[in-house]
Amino acid sequence: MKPRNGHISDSCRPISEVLSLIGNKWTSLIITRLTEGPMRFNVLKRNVHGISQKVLTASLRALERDGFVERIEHPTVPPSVEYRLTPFGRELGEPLLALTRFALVNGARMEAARAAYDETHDIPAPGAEPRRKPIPLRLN
Amino acid sequence: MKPRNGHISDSCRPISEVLSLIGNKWTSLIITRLTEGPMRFNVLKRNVHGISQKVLTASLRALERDGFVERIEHPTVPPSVEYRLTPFGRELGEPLLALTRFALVNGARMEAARAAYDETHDIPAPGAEPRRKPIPLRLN
DNA sequence: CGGTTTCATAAAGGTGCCTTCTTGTGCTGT
DNA sequence: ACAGCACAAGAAGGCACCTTTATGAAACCG
Repeated sequence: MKPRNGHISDSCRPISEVLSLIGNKWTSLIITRLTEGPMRFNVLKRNVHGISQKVLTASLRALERDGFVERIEHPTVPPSVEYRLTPFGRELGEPLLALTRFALVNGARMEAARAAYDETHDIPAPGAEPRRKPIPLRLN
Repeated sequence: MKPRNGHISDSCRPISEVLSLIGNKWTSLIITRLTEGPMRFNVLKRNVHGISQKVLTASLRALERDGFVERIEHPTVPPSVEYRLTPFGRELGEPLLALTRFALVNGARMEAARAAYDETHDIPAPGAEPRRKPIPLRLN
């Protein structure tokens, strides 16, 4: 679950790390679920619809490694593993919530913008919008 | 630049769209730069270190399509194209900033957590941590 | 004995993002 | 005539991520 940050400069490496983390298809969904309280593996799996077992395991491991999630393995049998947000994880949940709220509120606006764009830039026309006649003006 | 959201339920589709958007390797870096003011294509390219021309073009198009960025083509020669955040884009920049601030403040904490994790879960040892002896207890 | 439960891991395959390299446009300055 | 500039778009290839399917451990139950 390493972010693809090959060329990112050192100063903003943590930024792009967090950004790819929450940009992952599933990570923020997991965090959001765990915001509601601790959960066992299979409960989480049922609540995060469509996630594969392998990816859920890997995502949780990554979150645990970064200190956002705590893994509590009850030595029963069959095994029972509980996952919960750490205080650090709850801190991350806060700006994440701000973003999801934005998405929820503005989803329609985004869709409208897309529709408008697709209409003006007639969608898959190969002869795309010939350039307006340039006026000869050297800039700079 | 379509997000990979195959199995996401309708209710949270805009959420995962926004999330993949800002989780893209470059998108939020671009937005952050544009927060500082309008910029021409090549200036942007120089400021977002390491981005390839192709991806910068594609990212800007996606942002324009979603209504976050405005593209202003001055009909000079050689062409001069200016990109700027729309008001909608500036709105998005706000929760994004909250997240980057979090990353900046807590980057060290994350790194420390990782180091601690790697030390306890001896890193790439194949014989990984044998399970504690389970106590026979049927749960529920 | 054989099937079930809970969690973890592995192999195989697909898909999309990203990178480098290359080509194109239309007027510029030399 | 020719190279250069500012921007765009294409092909080829790599790699990360994700999905499905299958396997394993270890004790339980019928």
